[in-house]
Amino acid sequence: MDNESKIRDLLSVHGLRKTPIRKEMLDVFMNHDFALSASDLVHKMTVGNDRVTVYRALVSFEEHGILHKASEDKNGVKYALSDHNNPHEHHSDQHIHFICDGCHQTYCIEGVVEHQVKVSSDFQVDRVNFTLHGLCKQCLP
Amino acid sequence: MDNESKIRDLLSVHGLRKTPIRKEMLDVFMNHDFALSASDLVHKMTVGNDRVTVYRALVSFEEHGILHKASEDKNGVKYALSDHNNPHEHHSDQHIHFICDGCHQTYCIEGVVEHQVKVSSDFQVDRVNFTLHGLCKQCLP
DNA sequence: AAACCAAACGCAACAATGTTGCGTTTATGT
DNA sequence: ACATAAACGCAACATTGTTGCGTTTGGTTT
Ligand SMILES: [Mn+2]
Ligand SMILES: [Mn+2]
Ligand SMILES: [Zn+2]
Ligand SMILES: [Zn+2]
Repeated sequence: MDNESKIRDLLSVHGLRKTPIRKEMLDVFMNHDFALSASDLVHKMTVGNDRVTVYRALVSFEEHGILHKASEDKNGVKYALSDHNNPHEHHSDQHIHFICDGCHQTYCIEGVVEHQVKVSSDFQVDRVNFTLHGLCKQCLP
Repeated sequence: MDNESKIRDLLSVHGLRKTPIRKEMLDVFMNHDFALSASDLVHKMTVGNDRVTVYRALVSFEEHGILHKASEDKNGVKYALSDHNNPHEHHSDQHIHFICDGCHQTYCIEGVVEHQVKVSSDFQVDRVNFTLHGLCKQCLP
């Protein structure tokens, strides 16, 4: 199934309208294997001309589980397609986020990070967030 | 040794001037056991009235290793005193950052997170960033 | 095909964080 | 006391993100 059909299906399944902007947003996501920010999208898109529309679509896509936040720092949030919608298949149910020190892209990658936490009982640890850092294939020497 | 003396020493050691603003900034940090943002500081301080001065002092303190970034998200960066300067002694050489889901404060805590990373060889992992999430002592039921 | 309507869009305005330039003040060594 | 670089204060700006509101439009109903 080609991307256009996938996109139409995806929007249909979630009861979202197939507008030019939202279709192109998903198309951009499907044509990149790393996470994108709102401004990344705005710059890559040909239709639409309003940041606000993109922000609101991102929120909607995240609420519907189409996208997820892949990384977040003071420079903003980057989103990526959620597991089942990602043609790159770099996803598994528990997937990992890798931020390249070279190209500064955020990748959703397969793999596992086993960890054992030992901290003071003054803190009840409910979950552990981690991000891997290093160099991606393109940036390796 | 009281905080005032510590602060004077700290600034002296790093060749920084003992100005009212910078002394009060360090005083505020020493009187809190969680990380603070630039705007946290501005609101807690009695001297000085310019965000820019605080931002520049934070950068300077970080460059000199007096402070370190304890957490960072889309709402901004929070700083904490670095290991040897922290009167709360929650620090060890490898310390951990805990973000409370209740009070949303970031704590530098002692402890370790042992981990084994297994990912595709397309990515060279140089370091793993961890953040623990849960409830702090004050927020526990 | 026309009508309907909520979803989506576009625009203006705003808030928060952070940065830069530049002139002024002040802490500190001489 | 003087000199000077560090630090400060102010204005201006950039970026990310949000809210309100009127308009357009995709999808449905008639
Ligand atoms: Mn991901
Ligand atoms: Mn810390
Ligand atoms: Zn890279
Ligand atoms: Zn708490």
